[in-house]
Amino acid sequence: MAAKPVSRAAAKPAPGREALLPVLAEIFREHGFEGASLALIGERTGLGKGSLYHFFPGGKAEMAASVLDAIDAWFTQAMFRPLREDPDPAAAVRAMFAATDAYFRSGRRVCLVGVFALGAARDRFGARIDAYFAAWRDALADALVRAGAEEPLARDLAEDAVSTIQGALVTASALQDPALFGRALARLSARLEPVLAGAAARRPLASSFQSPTSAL
Amino acid sequence: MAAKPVSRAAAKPAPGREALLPVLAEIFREHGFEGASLALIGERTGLGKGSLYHFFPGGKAEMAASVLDAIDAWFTQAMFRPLREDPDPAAAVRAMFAATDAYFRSGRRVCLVGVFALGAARDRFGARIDAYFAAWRDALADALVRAGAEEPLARDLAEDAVSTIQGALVTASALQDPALFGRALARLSARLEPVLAGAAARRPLASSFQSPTSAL
DNA sequence: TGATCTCTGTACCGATCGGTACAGAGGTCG
DNA sequence: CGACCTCTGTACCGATCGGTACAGAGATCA
Repeated sequence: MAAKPVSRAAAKPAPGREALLPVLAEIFREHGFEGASLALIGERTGLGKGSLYHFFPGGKAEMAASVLDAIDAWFTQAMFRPLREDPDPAAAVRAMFAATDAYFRSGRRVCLVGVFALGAARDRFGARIDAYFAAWRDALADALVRAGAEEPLARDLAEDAVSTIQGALVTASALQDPALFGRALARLSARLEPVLAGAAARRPLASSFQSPTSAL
Repeated sequence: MAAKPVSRAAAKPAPGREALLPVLAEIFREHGFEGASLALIGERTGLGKGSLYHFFPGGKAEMAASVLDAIDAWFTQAMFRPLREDPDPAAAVRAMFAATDAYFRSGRRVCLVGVFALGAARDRFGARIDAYFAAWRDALADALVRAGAEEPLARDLAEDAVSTIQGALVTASALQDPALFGRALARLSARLEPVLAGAAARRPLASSFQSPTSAL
């Protein structure tokens, strides 16, 4: 790994590297890990192998791992943390729906982690894939409990939610029908709403949380 | 294509070909289209390229297309047709759940069509992928209408069902938790049950339909 | 037996795969 | 200016890719 021990602090974040991640994410999303050839990556990023291997000495595997990390970081700050910490959990859940719709481009985009989960890339990135889905499910369950749901119900609804979102992405892509995603989100929202409404009945007034957008 | 015009009727079904399809299906399921190399296929089938190209002159693409056709044929006879024709639509829907659980090995198996739908293989096999999901959705909607549901509700529930099943397969695979699939099926069943129970209240007694298993 | 046909293994093809090596372009700074 | 360092393009590597060609093994049947 450390073939060339760097003299400067290893923590130095190369400037172009971060900007590369969204492009790489899009490529992996569309072609999967094995389908994303270095030729394609070079073409889409406009970079030669020299630059690519300069930023990612570990090659394709490091690119994919970095992208997964970046995605996880974005979801953590934009969704998981609010779900766990927003004083108004119901608002955080509703913001999650908005953010989810925005992130997946209303069904026109597919979930990279889901793509990896289905393919042989699961073996390589299993820990990260597992962590992503588990974090989403657990953060949502936490919010639902804070909104007043019983633990088992909250866990059930949370599992239902992440599963439903993934399924909507698969079928929307399969049927070339992005609108399907919105319909699935609406159904899911209706399933959670009773819990959220219960929370509203319990607390007087609160909060908000703007829905962020990401290029990842 | 027809480099060697066969003297005998072209419709002759080679004996070993059919037996190959389940193995090929499993390989494509686990590795996706681009991930399933001919070397791997040869190894898993125990056949050399000679035999492979004898049975599938069109190469990998023909193998995948044949597998998709076989899967569609199996689902049609085991699920879609009963959903449309069983005199007791509620029983057909319940049989569909049992067949789905059996087919996907209670969440230990992934959906080939879903795998293809997410990857770049979508472009190659788009028509077949679309047809598979649409047929499932429409057949189920038909059964629900026959069970007494209003058209819009039936269509909504049917879309919900196929989407939910796919999502459960993705997350079960991602979290390495096959039991998740069963829980998702149970939730889905509970969502459909009111319609089915309504049908039971309307008609006196009827039917059955054994849940078949498939190697595909 | 010999002709015929289905099936199979092997050798081989050009293209592409992921990855490495390296020379240097172009900037910054002493 | 020259030393240094980040970034880049290109040439090249062995391995593997999907696909083709073909000689026969083995069964069938006249």
